[in-house]
Amino acid sequence: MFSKTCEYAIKAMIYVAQNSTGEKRISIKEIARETDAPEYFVAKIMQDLRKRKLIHSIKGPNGGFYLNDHDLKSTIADIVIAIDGNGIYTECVLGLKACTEKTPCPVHFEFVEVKKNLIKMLEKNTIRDCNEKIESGKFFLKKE
Amino acid sequence: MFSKTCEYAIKAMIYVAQNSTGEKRISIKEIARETDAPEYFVAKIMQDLRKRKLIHSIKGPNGGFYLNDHDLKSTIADIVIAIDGNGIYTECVLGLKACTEKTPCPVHFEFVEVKKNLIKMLEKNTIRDCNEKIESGKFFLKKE
DNA sequence: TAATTAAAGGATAAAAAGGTATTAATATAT
DNA sequence: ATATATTAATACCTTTTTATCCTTTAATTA
Repeated sequence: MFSKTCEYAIKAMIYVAQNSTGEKRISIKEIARETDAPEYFVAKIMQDLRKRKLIHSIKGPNGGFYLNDHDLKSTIADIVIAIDGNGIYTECVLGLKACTEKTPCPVHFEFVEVKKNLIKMLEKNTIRDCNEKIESGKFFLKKE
Repeated sequence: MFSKTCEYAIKAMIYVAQNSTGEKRISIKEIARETDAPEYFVAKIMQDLRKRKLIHSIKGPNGGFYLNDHDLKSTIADIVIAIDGNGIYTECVLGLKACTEKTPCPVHFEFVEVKKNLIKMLEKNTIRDCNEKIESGKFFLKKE
């Protein structure tokens, strides 16, 4: 569904949100370890997220990544778009450029429904929401 | 959503179904041209589909690909599984192996609903269905 | 049976995604 | 000021996906 890069990004965002309370910031090492992702690869992804202003960081001792209040309002859709692009919004399942409401592919309308639900879910869930769910103890970000 | 290979495979299956009426079989060249896919790549994909018994072929002059009555009953899900595997059925959006009903990730239940709809659509639509839709003149497999 | 046609199969190459290592820059504590 | 911890930036490597080419095999037909 999403790229590996995108999966790592979402998990990293949620993990940081959950653990960087107050003054505490989260290191790449910790993110990688706790989200079960390759360290150096995560480092690269975090830079990307930072450039796109989805997350913030501070260098040096006690540095690391954190989310400010605004960042916590990012939705999963925001992350997916930042990493994988907006294909979910625009592309036909069969990859047909000419597939539209007027000239639909055989599965166009059914697929539009599926995508609508998917997008709704992606846009509804903010990082803060995920955070709260995990804090409730009923949801997890477990690796294995 | 699906791999390029898978998109080509679905388009090829539908195109052959639609055009190999009676004794007529469809060549790789024609499939590639009409579905806007790279010829030699399509050739590989067709071999794959054939090995998995989703399509049939005959060599030599007037040879090519065709679908028998049974083949026409293949669903889009069958093609997706043959080419991309059954990840749609089994994998968590965040790639978490431990994500289950008992230990769900923050978006598990919402995503299960989305996947259920997607799978329903994939399993409902047979190649014959797609074929009939296109013949009705209201649906298309247009390239551009 | 020779010539022709079309798929099958194997080998390779180009591009994209995924992953690693190294060095530079920066902030903090002492 | 200096040592140190930590991200930033960059360059490189590996694997997977996508795409191409060439040779072989099978079927048809003249």
